[in-house]
Amino acid sequence: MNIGEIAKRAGVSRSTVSYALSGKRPVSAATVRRINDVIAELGYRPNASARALAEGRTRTFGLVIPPASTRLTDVQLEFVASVVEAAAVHDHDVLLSPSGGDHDRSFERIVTGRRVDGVILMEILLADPRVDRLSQAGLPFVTIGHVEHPGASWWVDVDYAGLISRCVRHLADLGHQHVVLINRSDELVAAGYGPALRSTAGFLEAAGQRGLTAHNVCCADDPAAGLACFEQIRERWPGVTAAVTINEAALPGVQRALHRAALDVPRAFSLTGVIADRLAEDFYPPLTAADVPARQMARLAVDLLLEQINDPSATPRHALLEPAITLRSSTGARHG
Amino acid sequence: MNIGEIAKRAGVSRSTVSYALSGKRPVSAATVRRINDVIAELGYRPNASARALAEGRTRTFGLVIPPASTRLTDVQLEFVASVVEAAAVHDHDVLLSPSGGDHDRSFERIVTGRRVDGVILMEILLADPRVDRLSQAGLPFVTIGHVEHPGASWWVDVDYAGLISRCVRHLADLGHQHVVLINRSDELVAAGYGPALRSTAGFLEAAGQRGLTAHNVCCADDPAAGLACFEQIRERWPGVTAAVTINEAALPGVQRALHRAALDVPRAFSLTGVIADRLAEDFYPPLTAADVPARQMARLAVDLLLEQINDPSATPRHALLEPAITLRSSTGARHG
DNA sequence: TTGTAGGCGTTATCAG
DNA sequence: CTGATAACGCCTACAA
Repeated sequence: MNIGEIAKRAGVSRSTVSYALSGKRPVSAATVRRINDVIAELGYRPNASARALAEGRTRTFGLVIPPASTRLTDVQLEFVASVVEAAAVHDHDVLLSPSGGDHDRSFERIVTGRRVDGVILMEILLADPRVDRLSQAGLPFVTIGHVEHPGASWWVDVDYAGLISRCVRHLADLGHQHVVLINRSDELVAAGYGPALRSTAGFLEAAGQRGLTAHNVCCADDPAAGLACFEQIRERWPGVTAAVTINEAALPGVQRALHRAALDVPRAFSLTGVIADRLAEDFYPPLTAADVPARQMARLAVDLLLEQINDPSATPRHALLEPAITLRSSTGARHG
Repeated sequence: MNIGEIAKRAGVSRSTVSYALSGKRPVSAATVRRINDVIAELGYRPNASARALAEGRTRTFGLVIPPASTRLTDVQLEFVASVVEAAAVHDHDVLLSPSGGDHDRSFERIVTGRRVDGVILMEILLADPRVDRLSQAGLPFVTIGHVEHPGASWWVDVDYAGLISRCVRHLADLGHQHVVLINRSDELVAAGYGPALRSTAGFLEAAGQRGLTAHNVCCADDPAAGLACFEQIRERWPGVTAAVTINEAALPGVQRALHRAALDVPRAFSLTGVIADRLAEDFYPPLTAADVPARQMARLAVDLLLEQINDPSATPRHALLEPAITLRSSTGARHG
């Protein structure tokens, strides 16, 4: 079932059918009706590959996600779903590529096979080979997170440094003097993972300004590590009365540790950080936190990508989001 | 950069380049070398759309996931990642389509635009319009889960009825006499969601055989509902000493309810069910449960799909997996 | 072992 | 307003 068949049955030329469909040149109302009738009857839909070949665009985005071995966090997951949704709004499809390094086959297929019009890159590192690969290939792309020296590039990110600073100041205002940052894993920090490093910077800076005693602790991305990490913190620094975190995956373990130590939150201990709202709300008690606006970021990323695709010479834009900190019930005045 | 350019620089015809790449006809070693050198130098990769158009196959699968509004569970997520990974092994890409009903645009684009060679359909209902749509379109597909009367179709599923039965018998062996099934949401049951219905059937049957008092309770897919649900159960049926569940999303709430009621697991209460292994292990205490083998299911689904694509007249096959129940620490003899 | 040429299904240019 | 016709880049008979 191709456009020629439709043309034949409607008694017009193929180009007329094409134009009737795209509206790129006027077609008489009567002809359009006839064509539409035939199309409806035969259930015709243009062949995407042929169209892509002729148009030079695939109407498809590539979305590079962390490899399957890495457990996706809640925000990441929501982000993926939201990207697909946002793309669908613009009648675009999304091709998934789970890849870490740049020698990945599926990544290469996407970059170089002209299967996509642009790429959204999740979870980038401060120095990321994939970013270089993409700019070298001349393929439009938007990163979630930004490299160390973004220069002129397209990205959307959350201001981890700023948000963590605000969390610390919030705790300082409540009288806390000894605080800790439960960070992402050692490996991520070593690899140069922006959010982890920027959170550390914001944490130490704000703590310094307010004269707090502060410790930055890395914690693997799973509940067991969260539990162990929290217990170590309590042991090493018994005076700590509040924690800030960006490690969502560790939260269930932190919850268990709090229970086990019979620490009442927020009376005996305060907890806050940058956390997906759903997780913040599922915590007990609900966490005062900066909710990562995953849906909004996804929409923004798609918009930026489309802008770039439609006008390759456009000046690169970016967005550094600083969502509000939602006050819930996990932070309170220091009593310890 | 196209095949013609390579041919020119290598001093051969385009077909020779094509054959050198595909290996579908012998090419002299010297020529192959020359061609490969040029390709390496220019970084050429064939245009996927052109190839798809010529070959009549896209080397791409469609993966239909629940819409973004529905929160993806842990198993579902792992499944998505695993499908992409399994597809990559066969040099295939995966196009995502988040859709519930069958009037979905992205679903239609995939089905009818010949963008994919086949489709993997997650989370199907006992009577699912998308299944009809796909078979009508003549597009190869594999469902995760099976419709009410699968007849001759391709699917892979977990034997929920059998597994839940085994859980119940396990509890009966431990002396429990009053058990409850914490099921998925009302809406899913009403919509005809197979796992929920089959779990109910297996639960009631096994309970009947062993003469247990049994209740089937629906619970929305989130922690808050899990908490409320568990407390209602305790209130309505104080004699219940054990629960079986397939509702992963509700688990954190159940955990909280257990804590709140100061119920020691497994001394005072036993809990088991069909649960992703990671979640089972993150529970406190770790759950005795039938681990859903998401990775294996993904690999199987991809294999079945490829088999079907490569031989459209192949006899439909399916796989009903019955993973072992892993004994962890959440079930014990009844003391209540 | 290699080259020529037609076709895959669209879009877009150029005439009418 | 509408029809021919040439791309788009690759694959694959058919010839040599």
